[in-house]
Amino acid sequence: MLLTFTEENYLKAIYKLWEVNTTKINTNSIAAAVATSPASVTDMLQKLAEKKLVNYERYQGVSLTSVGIKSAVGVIRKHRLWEFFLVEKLGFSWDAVHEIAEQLEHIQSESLVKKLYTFLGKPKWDPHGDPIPDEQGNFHLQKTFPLSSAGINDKLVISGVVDHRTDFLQYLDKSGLSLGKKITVREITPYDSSMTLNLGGTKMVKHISAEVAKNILVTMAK
Amino acid sequence: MLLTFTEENYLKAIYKLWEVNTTKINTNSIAAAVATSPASVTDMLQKLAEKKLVNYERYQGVSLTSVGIKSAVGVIRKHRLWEFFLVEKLGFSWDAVHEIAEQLEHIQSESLVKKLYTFLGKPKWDPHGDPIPDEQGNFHLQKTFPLSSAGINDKLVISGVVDHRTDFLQYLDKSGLSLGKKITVREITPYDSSMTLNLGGTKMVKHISAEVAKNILVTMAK
DNA sequence: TAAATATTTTAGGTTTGTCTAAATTTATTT
DNA sequence: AAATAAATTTAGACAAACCTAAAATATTTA
Repeated sequence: MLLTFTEENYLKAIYKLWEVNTTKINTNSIAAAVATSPASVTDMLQKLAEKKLVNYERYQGVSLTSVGIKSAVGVIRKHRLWEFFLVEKLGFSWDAVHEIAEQLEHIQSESLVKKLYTFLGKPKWDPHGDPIPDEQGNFHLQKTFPLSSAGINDKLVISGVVDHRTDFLQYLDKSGLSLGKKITVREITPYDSSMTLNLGGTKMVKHISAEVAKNILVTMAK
Repeated sequence: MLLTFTEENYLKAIYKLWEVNTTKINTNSIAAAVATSPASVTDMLQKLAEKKLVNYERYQGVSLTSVGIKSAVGVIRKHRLWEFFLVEKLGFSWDAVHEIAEQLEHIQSESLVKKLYTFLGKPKWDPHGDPIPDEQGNFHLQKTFPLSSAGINDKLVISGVVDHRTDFLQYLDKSGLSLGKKITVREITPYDSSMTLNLGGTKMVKHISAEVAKNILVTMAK
């Protein structure tokens, strides 16, 4: 099915809201996500419902149909593939690519996505550590958790972020806490839950607040 | 200045019409080029004139202002850079890239174009032999002429095509007459102006009609 | 459970880019 | 130079995506 730029953005927004809270999605949260008025969201939901992309009942919230999910995942896949391209091939920094990928994700061409995927080496994660679905729309799973729930002496690999904002990404970069870096938890201060880390194999020590730890995703190092 | 997708397409169309015939451009030809009605073209010309992108006087045709030219060349530059990317990096054939580049040419990001240009090695010609303007919008010139105006025993290099349609490009491919190929004119049949060519250094002989020769662009081989 | 508040929808209107039909201007023919 | 034809513009309308203000429904609180 051929969708407009705007329809794709709505589906993507609904999908992402559903990802963090698997329930019916309400109008206001969609309005916030796509930066528009609740009235406009209602308009669009009725159109999407007519196209069988969402299940919609007035006043009762909305969920994606299987077709809607497929579309949303397709857009997310393209977004992350383009982000990977921008960082790995063109040399952008990871905090500079979101805006551009927001545009590129709407380019319509199956063959383009197919060839891009191969050209990039079928990557499984984008530069922010978010999973890139495969051709069938399946995400490659990995037990990921916030650094804030790690324990003392845990050996971890930074695998993603919760907060995607530029400020935060730049702060991480400056602190040497970029994607793929190995860290070890040295100390957890009980009263404010701040953490002391060892960076990689080095003896470099880093102190971070609980707030920051909540926004860093990690996996156990092998 | 921020332009819409549609505005950019109008500017590009006007530029291309002006390229082949350096006069004021009339409404009907623009309508044909952007596949819309003359009435819609008039509407748009009035809007573009208000934004100082074209010089427009009712019933008298239009021309681009210097700002309009800059925009149009910018779009053409992006189109050709993306075509180069699609063919050289992703492995598309030269007849499959136009539609995709029509979309990619409207992505708005100066830094993206800059990095793409570098990544591709600052190419001077796209896969169809059309020149890619540099950062300043200057085209790299080369004395190019239709194969139909070549003389007997001329040693030539295929440098472009006049007709960009898929059928024609595929015919050329099948005939071994792709971009960059060296050819020598062996015979010109007087009564129908068809030509017999030698392909490259080989003894391969190719016979082409006058119509085809008119649509192949060449430069003198060194 | 009734009142107050929050959420969602409807109603009516705007802008962009399109259309068709009618009117106007320019160009060509006789 | 008048008549005809072609090109162009105006007028009025439509769809997509948005808006604000008002009405309807749902949820929370007293």
